[in-house]
Amino acid sequence: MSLRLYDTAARAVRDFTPLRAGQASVYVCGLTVQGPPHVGHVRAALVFDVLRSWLERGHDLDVTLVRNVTDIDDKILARAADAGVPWWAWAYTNELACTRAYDVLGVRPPTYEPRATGHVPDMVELVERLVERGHAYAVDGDVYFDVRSFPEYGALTRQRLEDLEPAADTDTDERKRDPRDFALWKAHKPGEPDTAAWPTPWGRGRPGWHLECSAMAERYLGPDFDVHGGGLDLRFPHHENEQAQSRAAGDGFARYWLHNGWVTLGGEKMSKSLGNTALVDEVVRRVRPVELRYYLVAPHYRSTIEFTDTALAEAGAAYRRVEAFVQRAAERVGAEHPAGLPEAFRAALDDDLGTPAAVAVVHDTVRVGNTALADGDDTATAAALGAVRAMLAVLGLDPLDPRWAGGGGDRLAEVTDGLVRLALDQRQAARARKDYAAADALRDQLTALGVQVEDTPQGPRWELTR
RNA sequence: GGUGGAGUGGCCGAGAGGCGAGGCAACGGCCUGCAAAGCCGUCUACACGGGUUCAAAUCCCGUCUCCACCUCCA
Repeated sequence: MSLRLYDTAARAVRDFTPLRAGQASVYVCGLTVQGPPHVGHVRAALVFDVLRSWLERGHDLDVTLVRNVTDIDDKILARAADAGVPWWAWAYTNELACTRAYDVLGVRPPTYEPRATGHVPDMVELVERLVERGHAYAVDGDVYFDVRSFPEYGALTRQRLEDLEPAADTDTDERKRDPRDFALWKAHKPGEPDTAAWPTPWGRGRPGWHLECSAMAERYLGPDFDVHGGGLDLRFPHHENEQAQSRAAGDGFARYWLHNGWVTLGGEKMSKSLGNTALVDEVVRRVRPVELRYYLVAPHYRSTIEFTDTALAEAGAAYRRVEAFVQRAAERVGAEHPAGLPEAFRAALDDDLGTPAAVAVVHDTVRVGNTALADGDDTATAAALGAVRAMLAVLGLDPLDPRWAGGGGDRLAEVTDGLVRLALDQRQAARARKDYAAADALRDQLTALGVQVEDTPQGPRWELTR
């Protein structure tokens, strides 16, 4: 079965056939590093982390994933100035925060993560091509894209030029040929830091809003590549303008456009300007990162999801059910039982990355495995465990993956286990002599310490309550 | 004004002409010394009003409500 993806440009699900056999090239818009990342920001990274994983594991493709960092823009300059630090220090501080957030949620690093500031020569070259071809013009050090010179403008998002609201500050901008023309390059203005300007044929200045992605995608993925992704809000103007620039310059650019939906809070898009953000750093203090990942990966990537405490708690409970099976089964039959992916799981992800149906297959398999465990059927337990772990690996949610192991304190864990076993042995002895009052008192004491006791056919086991 | 999306059972969240996604919660049962965990079962929903059809949550028309983009935004 082949992979099908919803292409925003076509407004339809299309069969995915890579440009080069056996390979896939993916460009994802990363973050403008103006502040620390919130839950909505990492959803995008997570969605494309799962897509990449599925291209690799489900379709055996060699994936090149490029995710940029926008480290120069108006907001960064403004916020750094407010904070009284150099803009480049501000950007880098936030870039590090983003990397930490990705890392804590198990997002694999992309193949490469280029920064806008490192690609000024590529951008200048691209602007020169556009000027030569008559799609851009320079005015006093600014360079604009001439939207009227490119009939395809608006194709990605079905916008008609006449229907677009001109930006408020451009009505009076007499220098533009059309109010909808957008800046490719911005001249250095008095008061802006000298470090935020680079020499060009049009004078010193800095990149416009959309140029970097076109330049970097071409450098690393070539003039034509498979998938371009990002959040819904980037469709217009960002992606529309990227496509216009690149195609006007003669490139084919992206063949499929994928856009992920929002995380909302209070019914509205999580955003800094509304003040309704949940920072990743804060959320992972309340819930385990793997549970946050489950919450973000289980719904369909194009759906809007509302961020609430109960939704997060339910996701955590659902994940713990899966995790508990994996742990019990591994204790019983060992962790390693390589297995293929269930057909229903493959079909789910092939259908526009249908993680909800895929997760349902995981739960179904867990149920089968739990029954096998209760029946003492080790063969069936091992088979279920293998399948569940294989599926969870695709989603980046395998509890036994070292990334979730929590690290450190192995010696301490051994001692703790020994101590708990000591108490459990005493409880077993009390149960054997039918002194249930003593047995329950021991269990209650353990419970009070956060140690949950479970009696299984193979004897008691324990885990920390969460 | 233009473009696009959403409204599903107590809750989260899928599906997109017939065949009860999945999870959480609740209740009943099995198991258990009692629990916990697990398993089985129960709760048969699709904003509203029309229409098409043998059959509509799904298609069509209308209405309401909400969200997003057109300005930086994952």
